[in-house]
Amino acid sequence: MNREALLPILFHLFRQYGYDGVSLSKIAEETKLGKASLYHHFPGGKAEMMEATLTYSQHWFEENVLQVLRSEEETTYRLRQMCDRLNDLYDEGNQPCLMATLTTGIGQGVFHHSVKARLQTFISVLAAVLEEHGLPPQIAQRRAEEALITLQGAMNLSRGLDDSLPFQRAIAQLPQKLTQKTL
Amino acid sequence: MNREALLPILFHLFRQYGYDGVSLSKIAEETKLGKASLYHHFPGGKAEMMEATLTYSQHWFEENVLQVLRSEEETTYRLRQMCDRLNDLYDEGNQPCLMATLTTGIGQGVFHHSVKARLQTFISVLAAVLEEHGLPPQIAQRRAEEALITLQGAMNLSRGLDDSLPFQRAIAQLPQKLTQKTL
DNA sequence: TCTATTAAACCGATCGTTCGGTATAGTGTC
DNA sequence: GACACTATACCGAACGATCGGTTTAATAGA
Repeated sequence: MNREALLPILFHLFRQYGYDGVSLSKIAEETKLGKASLYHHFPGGKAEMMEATLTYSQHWFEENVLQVLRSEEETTYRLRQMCDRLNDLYDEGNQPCLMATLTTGIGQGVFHHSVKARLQTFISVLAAVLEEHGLPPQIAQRRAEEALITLQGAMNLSRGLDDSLPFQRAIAQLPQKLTQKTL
Repeated sequence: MNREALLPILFHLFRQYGYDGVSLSKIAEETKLGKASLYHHFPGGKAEMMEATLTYSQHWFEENVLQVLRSEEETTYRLRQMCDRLNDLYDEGNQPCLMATLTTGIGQGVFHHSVKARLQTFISVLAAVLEEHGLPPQIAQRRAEEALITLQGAMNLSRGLDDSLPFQRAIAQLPQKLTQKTL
């Protein structure tokens, strides 16, 4: 078990329970490692585990979602690809968003800067695609924000209702909803 | 300081930090009461405080939002009223939703039943209004769900961006968005 | 030898909770 | 008015348990 293999487990725990909701005992239990072993891989302790999880999530998002949006493919294809990646990331609505989890509960202020930066990046990259698709800059910006709103909201509702259908419907309609000319 | 006066403070704390995110010390500090005094008003301890907060929130929602939706006014007027109440409840997007907070973090399973029931009630009551407005039952149901998605998502985005504008835009567009014939 | 791993113990802090007791305001009785 | 009684509100102090974090001593494999 190396540091790399621990990251998906940490990611799963932190996105599910938040920073303060995850104890070292829980991590040790989930990774099947002793607490001392965790300190071997993360000498900085829990804070370093969270930091590593944040950059791990960052890289995944960069290499899967953003890279697709910045590719040279057809804009509608890129948007559908994005939805596919997001569908994987959130496990069809069964897994929460790390950014959302970190903005609720106690942590809030600590990770706020990272969360804000990533949201803004996502919005601007998505808006650029919509502009390229032919939408006016202002509309593109609004649509991109609405996409995040729909994704986050659908995740919330699916979790609250314990039914992944709302999320699946939302993500299925998203590409068409983003690119439609009328409103 | 009686039990009734404590509820708004408890509501503010629990919706902000979640059940496990609020400590008795924090409550004592915020209410300016000793921890032992809190047990005088809530012999059942923290669990009873949460329970009381839940019913307090329930009653507020019932008497403000649901009562308006069930009134005899014009449907469009009712919807605008609902948005006004929700705007108050969420303080223009600056305060989180208790139901959303309780479905994230550690608690999750404990309050899941209460959350699910309240979401379903809200959706069905809202859908009834939309039906009365002239929408087909299936469309009305979907629209009601989309309203919750937009509200929850806009709150998430506003908190993540530390900017209440997305929520304010969302709630301002909501009545028109709910009742529009085309999609 | 170097790396990865472990159990076990310990630290100071905080958790929710409980105990014993005080302060105040009202109530009835003489 | 003076007294005893009760109910309510309150709090300092401590409880046992657990927290995140750290250290030690030791084991196993390459």
